[in-house]
Amino acid sequence: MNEMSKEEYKAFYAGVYRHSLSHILAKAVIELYGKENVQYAIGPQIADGFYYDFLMPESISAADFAKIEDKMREIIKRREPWTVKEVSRDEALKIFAGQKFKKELIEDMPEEEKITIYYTGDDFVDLCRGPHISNSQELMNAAFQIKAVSGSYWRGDEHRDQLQRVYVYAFEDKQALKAHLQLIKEAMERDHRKLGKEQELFMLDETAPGMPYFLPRGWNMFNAILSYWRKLHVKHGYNEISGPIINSKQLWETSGHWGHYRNNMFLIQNPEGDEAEYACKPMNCPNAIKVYQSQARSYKDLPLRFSETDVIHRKEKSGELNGLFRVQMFRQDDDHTLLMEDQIEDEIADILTIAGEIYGTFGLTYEAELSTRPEDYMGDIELWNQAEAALKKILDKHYGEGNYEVNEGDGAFYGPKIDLKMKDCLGREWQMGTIQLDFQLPLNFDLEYQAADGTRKRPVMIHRAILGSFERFIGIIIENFKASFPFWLSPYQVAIVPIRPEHNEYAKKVQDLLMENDIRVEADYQDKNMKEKIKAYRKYHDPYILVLGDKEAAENTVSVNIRGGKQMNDVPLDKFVEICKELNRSKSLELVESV
RNA sequence: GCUGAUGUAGCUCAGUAGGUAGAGCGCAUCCUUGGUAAGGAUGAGGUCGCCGGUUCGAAUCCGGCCAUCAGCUCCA
Repeated sequence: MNEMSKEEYKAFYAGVYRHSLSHILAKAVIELYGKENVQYAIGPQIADGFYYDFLMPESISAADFAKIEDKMREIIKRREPWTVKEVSRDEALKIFAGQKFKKELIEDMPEEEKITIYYTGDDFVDLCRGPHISNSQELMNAAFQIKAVSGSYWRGDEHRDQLQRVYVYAFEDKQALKAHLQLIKEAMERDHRKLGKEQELFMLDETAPGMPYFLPRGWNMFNAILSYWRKLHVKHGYNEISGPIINSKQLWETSGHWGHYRNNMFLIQNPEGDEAEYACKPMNCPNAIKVYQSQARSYKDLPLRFSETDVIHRKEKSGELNGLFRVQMFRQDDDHTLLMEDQIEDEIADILTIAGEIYGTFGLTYEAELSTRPEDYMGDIELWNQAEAALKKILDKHYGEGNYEVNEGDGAFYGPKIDLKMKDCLGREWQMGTIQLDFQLPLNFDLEYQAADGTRKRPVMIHRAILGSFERFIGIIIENFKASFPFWLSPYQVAIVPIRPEHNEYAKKVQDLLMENDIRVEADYQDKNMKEKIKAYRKYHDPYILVLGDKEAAENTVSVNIRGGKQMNDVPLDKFVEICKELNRSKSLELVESV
């Protein structure tokens, strides 16, 4: 333990425990369901425990969890010794005869690799690199709980066997497991689908799967984000456009979508014809290109930035939809910039500056990842090398060498890309922003500009989105803020509760003044108990609830209930308006809680 | 698309031998005329996801479809 810090020590043992417990799980499943019925695949550790994949005729359901957990405990209590053995390929194949997944794993191992197998007791053996515990009794204190069982594909390939994957939470002791379950509970309470319904932000209907409706409160928030985004992009020289939602087949054939992306497109058929003539756009790029082509372009015009937030549609496989996180109709905070090769570096640096500012405004931290040339790349390899070198240089400069991940071979077929991943307050990662270089579409559409030397040259295109899509981004911030949004983002920023109907006149005056100052305000003028009105607005997490009665009307003040429980009383009305205006300007993450 | 599960009032859910549905919250009306986290009374809401089958009779059993959820695969 001297060599390792306490954290490292814990992480190491959590790993050993999880790994060892996965063997116990496999042994338990085999004992319960019969060795002849179970093909066991792999059982790696994951962030909060481990899983093991099995192929068996019987399906495991939630009702079986207790039975399996009990069997695992029973096995641990046997205090069986664990032994490791190094075997030859032939011996290994013999030992795992009848286990097709193990056989495949052994056959795929490189010649020179040593094959080690672990025995748990003398009746269960698994192929494994280790390290492991030396006796099951070391697991007596480990805490585990089966989380779920679900389908998975052998080696992630949907054309191969579908296995049953048993997920298990596993930690070094009971406290750690309990803390983790608490975190899961917290994440569930933050679920944007639950909060979106409760807070009346958006809805989904089965007549339009994956195509969210924004409700008045959610649309207010959407528009707040959009105007912030617009203003920032205008400052950085962007030109917003809007194009058709539907284009004819001809456009998609030129862009290559008809050939490569048609399965993800909503096609529209003429009543008379039997073939689709039109399709809803799944991406904005071809329309941006049409706008580029609407004029002869000069090198003096470049870079030309066409930003766009039009609705796009992408058909997804039925099981993939998920609230606002995965939808079939959405709006990207999109842009297509056409530029010369020697402008790429400066342009991307500017995009990273914008990204930093936007994420910072939402209190999100982020990391960049570079994805490089895939095997099935298109275009000139020299251009690829040049582009990748340019992106590396920019990332080195912006974040420091090594402060970003590189995913070799993960780029799009038309160019390398930088992905921006954010972390929310629970430490969960989300991929949102993406910056992609594209050499292919300018070629497909034969784009040109007139260069300084009089020749015609082809521009490069950058596709980029910072929020990713408004829909997914809103889903994330609902969870991140647990629907208690910063003032500038709140669906309604101020709510007004007149105490009695005779206070409605003053309340209306306050409401009008706030609206004139672009503050989103709602008021309840009904003749009912003020407590009920306050309660209703609290449910919506409105940042400030104004309670107005005789005193306030006489003194031209407001009494403020601040979200979270505090109060500010007798605030002069003009002072309160200033506070709100300043919060809208600064986009502060915190509310002002005292005068 | 695949594996497993779910679909009952606006919301959260109950309905366990198949005999045409219940609760809480919300909503409406009335009372309370209010100073800060659920005042009181009364009442209205349901083709039990859709279609078909079995049955004298289906929310309940069977089949198909649709949607949703946990994952796999894919992605902004």
